[in-house]
Amino acid sequence: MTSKRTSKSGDGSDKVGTICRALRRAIIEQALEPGAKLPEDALGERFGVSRTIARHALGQLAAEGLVELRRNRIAVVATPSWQEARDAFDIRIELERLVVRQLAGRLTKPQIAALKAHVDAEDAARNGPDAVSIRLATEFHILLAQMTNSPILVRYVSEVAYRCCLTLSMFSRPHSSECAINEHRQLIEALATGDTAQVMKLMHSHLDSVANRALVAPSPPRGRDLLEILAPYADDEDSARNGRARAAAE
Amino acid sequence: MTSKRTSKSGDGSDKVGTICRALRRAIIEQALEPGAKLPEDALGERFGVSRTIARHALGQLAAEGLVELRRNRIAVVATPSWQEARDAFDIRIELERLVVRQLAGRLTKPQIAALKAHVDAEDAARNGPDAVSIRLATEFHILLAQMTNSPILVRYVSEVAYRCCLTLSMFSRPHSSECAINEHRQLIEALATGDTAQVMKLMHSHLDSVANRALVAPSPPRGRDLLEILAPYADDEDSARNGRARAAAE
DNA sequence: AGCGCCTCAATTGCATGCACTTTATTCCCG
DNA sequence: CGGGAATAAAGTGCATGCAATTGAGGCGCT
Repeated sequence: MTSKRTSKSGDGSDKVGTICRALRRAIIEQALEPGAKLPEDALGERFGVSRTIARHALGQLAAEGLVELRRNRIAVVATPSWQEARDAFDIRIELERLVVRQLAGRLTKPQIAALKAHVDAEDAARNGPDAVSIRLATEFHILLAQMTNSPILVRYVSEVAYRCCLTLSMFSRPHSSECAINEHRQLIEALATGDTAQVMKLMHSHLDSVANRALVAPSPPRGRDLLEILAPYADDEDSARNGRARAAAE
Repeated sequence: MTSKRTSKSGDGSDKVGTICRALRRAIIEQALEPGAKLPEDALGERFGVSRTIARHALGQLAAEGLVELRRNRIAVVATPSWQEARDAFDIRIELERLVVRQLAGRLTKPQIAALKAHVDAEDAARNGPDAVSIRLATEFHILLAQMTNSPILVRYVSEVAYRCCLTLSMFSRPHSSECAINEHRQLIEALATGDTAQVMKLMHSHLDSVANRALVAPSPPRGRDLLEILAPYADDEDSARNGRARAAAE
């Protein structure tokens, strides 16, 4: 039976998960900009836990690629390069095509209703802060992935979507999201209809247009640090923006 | 207490990574069977570190889906369901199609040589223990992914390949790998030629055949535990092997 | 004998403490 | 007045200790 006794504070005790969620959200809403420092004790104090827990949470986030963890140095919010952003979007396209392929024509009515409700929420937040609409747009895709009932797919889509969100906050300009909302509605429509090929094409072009709208050029519009501005010119050994398949021997 | 203390040069740093690598390898070589218990202190003692580090490593592995981490319970090697195995292979197919799409016609000669050398190693190990040839076959795909120079792609392909490897050890029978070796050679050939469509098709059918060869049926050929044998019949609430897109409301 | 309860060993959850590394500051010298 | 080494401060890396929870075996009851 559910021996749910003596739960001392009803907190649920998923402390690490709580911190991860909070941090993820803060990151994708740009409350924490790429490069922002995340000291363990500051986090611990902020969430009322010890450094051990904060550290563990940072480890998880690092595994997801949202924070960078350099030895003996303060953890920072990840600063993906332009090439990494492109790569993330490429992967995301394939993953989400798989999502809609599995979903096309198989959605129940309550699921469709949930999707429409979400898009309505996106619509309502259109005049709100930019960060919120970006987050909602991302969560639409995650919601879609969850409907596949495939935990693995949910995990990967979530991760890569968060990463794309992060890169959007680095390379994108003020952002216009109405078009995305429309595309979301079209997606739902096609999913309900059940035309697999069509819905996959829609998802592809949707993500492709988001990527192209955002990742305009390798010239960083918002440099926050000298090193980052200089990064594209560094070209230390294997250039990231050209000649992908080169360095072989490890 | 036998091993090196305060060895600052050389290893020194990446204790967690070392444990992760060792565990990963042990898991995919079936030295650790699915469901095997992984107590923190036992791990810590085995690797000469404290529970803190072992715990952190388990956290990482759990994030990769190789171990299951239940609250207040001993961590165990993950025991993916048959449906999860199929899902993993579906994702893997898309990911690796992306890999070869980026690689086709772009490989340098040393890279091709490295790939051929790896397949030769696979060939050499053909008569050795089964676990080793499975590991080598998996590592071939990871090697391929690494040549894309896309860290994200490498991570995802590695993870999903390890997961597939794990499921293979649950659902597959004695295994015959010569055909896979041949398919690897064909893959290299097509990559060198540069016919993108052809190489994508090859990769698709290669992975598909591996999956179909392995994931024969939801009837577990090798039950190692009563609970696992009974698992397919449990059917606790939402069956995993049918009606994918069902439960919607969260 | 079967079934439930109780107690105890095993194990995890988490915080704290200490050593070491990096980073910021200060102070001395050119 | 500027540059660089010494020094202080901040932060991470890791082990250990203690409380809380779980699983198992023993005991009495029916």
